[in-house]
Amino acid sequence: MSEREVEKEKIKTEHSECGGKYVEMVKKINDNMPCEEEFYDLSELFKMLGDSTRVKILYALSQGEMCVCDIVELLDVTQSAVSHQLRLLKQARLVKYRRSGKSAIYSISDDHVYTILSMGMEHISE
Amino acid sequence: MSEREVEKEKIKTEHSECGGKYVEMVKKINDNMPCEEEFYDLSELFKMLGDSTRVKILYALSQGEMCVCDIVELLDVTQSAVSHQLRLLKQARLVKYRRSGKSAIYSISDDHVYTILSMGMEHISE
DNA sequence: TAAACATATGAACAATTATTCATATGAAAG
DNA sequence: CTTTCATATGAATAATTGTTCATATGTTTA
Repeated sequence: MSEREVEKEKIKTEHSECGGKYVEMVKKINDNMPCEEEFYDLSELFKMLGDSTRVKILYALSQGEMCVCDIVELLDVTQSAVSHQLRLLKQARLVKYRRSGKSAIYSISDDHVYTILSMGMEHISE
Repeated sequence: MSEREVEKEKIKTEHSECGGKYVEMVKKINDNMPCEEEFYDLSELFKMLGDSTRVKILYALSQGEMCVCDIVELLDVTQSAVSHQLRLLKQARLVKYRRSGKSAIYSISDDHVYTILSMGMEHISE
């Protein structure tokens, strides 16, 4: 082991000496931490809202159900792009759809989605 | 212009014939659509929450202010990674910080952040 | 059944992004 | 002033992701 590697090992095993004031709090928080999976799901949810095409689609649908070609017309996005994004939103259960003749009618799958969107909009206008 | 290109031009200029039922609604929505910038900002906000390292950091900070090395200890992430992500969160004004001796103490910048996080957590546990 | 319309999808490409490694800065203690 | 600790940052890399293009699927109408 080179001297450098020894040094690295030291850094890994010895934990910080800082803490002091906050160590107790950190321990408590640690015990109540949501699990890895919960954080993963949470970030996946927000990731879905983290793209302007998808946000636009969701905003449009928040005004009422509509078919793909309505969305294409409303936003300035390719039919293909809309369709790809709708698939992701559907997978994430943020939207649902039903077929009606040639059309596919999409809509927001539940009220939480609308609430989160509104919260976001409220936040950015401070 | 090749026959294929003529065909494409046709597709671009002629808009869909579908609509019918929804055209009126779409027109109304279109008049009240938030502008491009608003959608951009909104998606940027959610993008910040769309990474599990950042979500973990924000969750930790939602329990109270703490320094970088507390966060490193609490989550299983490199000091460097935490620091990089804190910079992004700071730029997005989701966290603020103050210096205290050698340490940098970070905290959630306003209540909206906490609310949005909670909404998200509520949503994923349905 | 063939043509027209609405939507979906696979592959390719470009762009963005999160992490790591190495090192720099900044503050305090000796 | 040198060392040590806490944090920040630049460059490189790997992985993820959004769009486009071409085409496929599914549905209605002539």
